[in-house]
Amino acid sequence: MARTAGSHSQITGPRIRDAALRLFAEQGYGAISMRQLAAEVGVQAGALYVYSPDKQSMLFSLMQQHLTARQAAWDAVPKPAGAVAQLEAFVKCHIAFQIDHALAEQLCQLEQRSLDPANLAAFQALQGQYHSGLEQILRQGHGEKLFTFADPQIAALALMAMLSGIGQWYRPDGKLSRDRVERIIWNMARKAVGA
Amino acid sequence: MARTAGSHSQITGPRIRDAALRLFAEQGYGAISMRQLAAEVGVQAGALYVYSPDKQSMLFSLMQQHLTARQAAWDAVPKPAGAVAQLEAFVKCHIAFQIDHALAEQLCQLEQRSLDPANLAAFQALQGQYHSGLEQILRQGHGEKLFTFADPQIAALALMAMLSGIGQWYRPDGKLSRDRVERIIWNMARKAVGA
DNA sequence: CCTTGAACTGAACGTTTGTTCAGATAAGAC
DNA sequence: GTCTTATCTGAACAAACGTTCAGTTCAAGG
Repeated sequence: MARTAGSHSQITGPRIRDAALRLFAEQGYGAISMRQLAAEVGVQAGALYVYSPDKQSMLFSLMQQHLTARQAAWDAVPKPAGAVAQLEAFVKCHIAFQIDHALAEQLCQLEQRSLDPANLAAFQALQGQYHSGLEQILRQGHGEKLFTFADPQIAALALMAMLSGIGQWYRPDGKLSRDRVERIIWNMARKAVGA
Repeated sequence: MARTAGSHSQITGPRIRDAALRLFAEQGYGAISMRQLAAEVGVQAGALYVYSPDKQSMLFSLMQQHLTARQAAWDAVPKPAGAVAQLEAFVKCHIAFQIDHALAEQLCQLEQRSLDPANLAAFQALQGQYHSGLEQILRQGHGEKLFTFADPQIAALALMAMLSGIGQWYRPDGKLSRDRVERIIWNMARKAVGA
């Protein structure tokens, strides 16, 4: 046997990506073997190397693509006037993306340490760019006395932790809608920064 | 060669625990082999099995001991009157413990998925106990109209995320003292719940 | 219909994995 | 000084790991 019936790179490729994202996020990069991943797709381990040079590249590609898409999503949001409105836009944008791409977010949170040094540096650059977007808003509002926290940097870190923690407990099949979570958390975040 | 000079279970045992905690927390359970762990302690891999029946038991023991100690630390705190004061006590107790046992906290956050089903259940029971301590306080304050959030359960989850996120960015050799972090974060937490 | 190249198999590679164990050595009791 | 027991070594085990590759089969363009 060799090439299977109906096989096509435009089908198999995304299927591998999806399976890798799910398995890596749920069980961990180190806990998933290439053979397990291949079996999930219904293919032999060797076939994975048609689509990716190695396992590490697969992980990094998934993480990089997610951070890039997240940044693009935020960049595409029209920025309202005023730090408070901008913070609201950021929080809601982040929550929406967090919920819609829960697996990728979890992957980015849990598997940083599985990245090669070079890949980790690239990852952190992207993460830093996104993070400084939030910090910028907080710094501006802090200068205008709209917020009451002591340190914009700490506030940004604390806020990000609260927002990114959502993926740990939110379940789409639960009793809370996405909109409701957005409103509840935004309310807490707004009060936390004193606005 | 066999038993080495000066060898003693009261020395080797803790050294293995310390090394396992550090390596598992920093690199991940799956990424650390028994040989690497043994080398860190300066011993052969076989010697590890004098102190632990297997690798999984080592992980669970570390996590269980940490959660138990954390619960004991909170139980030992004298509970002040009033939900707000109790929340302050909880937040500060948690932050202190989080900072003083950063590696173990990180382990408990990142390696839940490396636990066997049976061990995971035991872990979640301990975690749930601690968590419901916080939820209880929030529920009480919510009943007394001291807090303004919509849902005590969501508030508890959001708060815990903010608190546990500290370990991701706090560095003891940084410019922030433990006390200052406690005060800054408590201030944000207090405002977040509307108190 | 034939040809070409993309897609995939199946077996193999050298390492590394967690774990076991007989044997060797030091520590501590008497 | 002798004996016992706790402590650790060093080698071995089967299984699993990531990765490679020659060969086989399907899809599609001419």
